[in-house]
Amino acid sequence: MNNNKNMERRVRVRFAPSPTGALHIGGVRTALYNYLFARQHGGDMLLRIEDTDSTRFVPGAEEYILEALDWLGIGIDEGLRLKKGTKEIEAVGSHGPYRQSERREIYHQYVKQLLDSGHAYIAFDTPEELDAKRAEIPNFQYDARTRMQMRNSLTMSADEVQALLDKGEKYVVRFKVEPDEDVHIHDLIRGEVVINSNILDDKVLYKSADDLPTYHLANIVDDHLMEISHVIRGEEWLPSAPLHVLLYRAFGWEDTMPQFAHLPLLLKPDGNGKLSKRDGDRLGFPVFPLEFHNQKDGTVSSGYRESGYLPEAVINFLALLGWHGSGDQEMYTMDELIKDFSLDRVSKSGAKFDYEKGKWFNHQYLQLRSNEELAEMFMPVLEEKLRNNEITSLRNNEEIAKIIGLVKDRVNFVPELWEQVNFFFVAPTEYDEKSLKKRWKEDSPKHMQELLALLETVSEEDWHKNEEIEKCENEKIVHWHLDDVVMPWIESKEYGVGIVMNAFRICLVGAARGPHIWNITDILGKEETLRRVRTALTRIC
RNA sequence: GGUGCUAUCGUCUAGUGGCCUAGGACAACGGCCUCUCACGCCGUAAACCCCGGUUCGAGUCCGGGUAGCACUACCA
Repeated sequence: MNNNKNMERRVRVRFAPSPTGALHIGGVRTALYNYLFARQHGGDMLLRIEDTDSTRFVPGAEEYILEALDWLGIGIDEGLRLKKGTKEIEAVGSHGPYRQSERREIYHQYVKQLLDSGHAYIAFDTPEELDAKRAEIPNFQYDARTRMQMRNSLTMSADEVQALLDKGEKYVVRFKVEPDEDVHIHDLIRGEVVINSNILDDKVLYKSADDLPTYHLANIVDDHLMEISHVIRGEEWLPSAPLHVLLYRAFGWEDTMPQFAHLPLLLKPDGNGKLSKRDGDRLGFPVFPLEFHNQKDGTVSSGYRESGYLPEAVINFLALLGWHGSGDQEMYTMDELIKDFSLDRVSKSGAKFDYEKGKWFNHQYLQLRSNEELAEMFMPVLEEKLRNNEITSLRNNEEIAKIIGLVKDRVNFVPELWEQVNFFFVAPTEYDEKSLKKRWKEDSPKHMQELLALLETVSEEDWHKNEEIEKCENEKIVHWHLDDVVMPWIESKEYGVGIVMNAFRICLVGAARGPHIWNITDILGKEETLRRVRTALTRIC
């Protein structure tokens, strides 16, 4: 009926969080899908703050939300956003203000319109009275069947109502839902959904206590005024969608009503139910994009950014939780997502949060970053770790990048790099028992003595000498001069390469792990290498 | 309780009536590579919730069960 109209409309979507704390990862995904949809259609992505519950406001939450989206590269075209390269909030666009708490005057007008047209009424029932009713009547619902038993402008005379208003009595405005009407919603993901208006209650649209509307009213008024074409939000909103349709109708805006798409929920990795902050704490992974210090309750929540996640990994991971591309592709850049995204490829069922796959994505994207970039990211971790250690050698950025290049393929996160590289910075003070048991043989001290003598003879220049050889197609292998020194000796003595090299490795690393041995000696240098062997000789056995 | 949504390997999912002896990815397991630990590569195992119906033919359509989830506030 109004499909043609909607087709021609400019695509305008919004992400409309409420500033009640850190932005949940599910909310991030909703924002992402909105963003992808807007970009793909050359439309606008708006950000509006839904702060109509003055009691739940948390200071800093708004800044947090904007910073999180900024970190992830989810750009905002209109509404509230961070000024480029700063943490300063700016409002852009001609449909403002974009905070609902700043739109009071606007809502007054529309509340009045509904009141005047008979679609809404004033109710004076106190919370206590409502509780009493709920206790009295099982499954009490404020609706066509019960509203005539309540204290409202439908049951009182105009004079009575006016008198209470004049007295400053607290009141709310309720939407008058007509009973027994089938409301049809065409959901872009789920298709036709029909809900009977009997199950809807007379929702509160406005409360005089804080002179603010509730979500439902503000949402419809704002989406209309801001010319939103598509509402893409979580599945938890599906049950109230018919109420929203009824509101559009009551206002006479049905022709330009946005199209709805209700996204599947993000579920706990184990068991059932919505993913919550508790699950993250319990299972040891973040549920929020950035670390958040809640000023209201003093809690600190961990974030993906602080845990070492790369934003592109978080985006890729989230995109695939509830959506699947047209092919078998798993790795997507933001641009590729924009190209391939489609609401009809969004799944209908909830997605369990698969944290393991998130790690894998981060591993993949970590490999794509340059050693220099990783070195820079790793620096703070390194400084922190070295603070409490006796420093054997401080190294420059170039060298750190080189070290990282040797080990990056074995980590998922930047902070994990430390476990892989610590021995480059700090000489081993103890030797891993398991490694010793397996790799340190009776003859090892003798082998190490001989090796020491042999390595003494190598010049400082030859120590670092190596050349790249083409092994086969595209596969290069590095050949080290030290190999030519050590291998003939092992062979001539018939010692066994594994026995000697592993013992050597334990001396340098403290355990049977790490990159290729000549890479280690190269970075450690002759002097330090020999020192570590001597130290090991005095400490082991 | 009521209403709605959903239902393919352990997990994310492909599948829009014959291309399905059900495909990919993560995780698991095994092997290869190797001086070690990893990475990587190769391989193995692993699923259509149940019952009816429609049809020559159903994972795919319909009905009924069952289960899970969401909603059911002067929260969003």
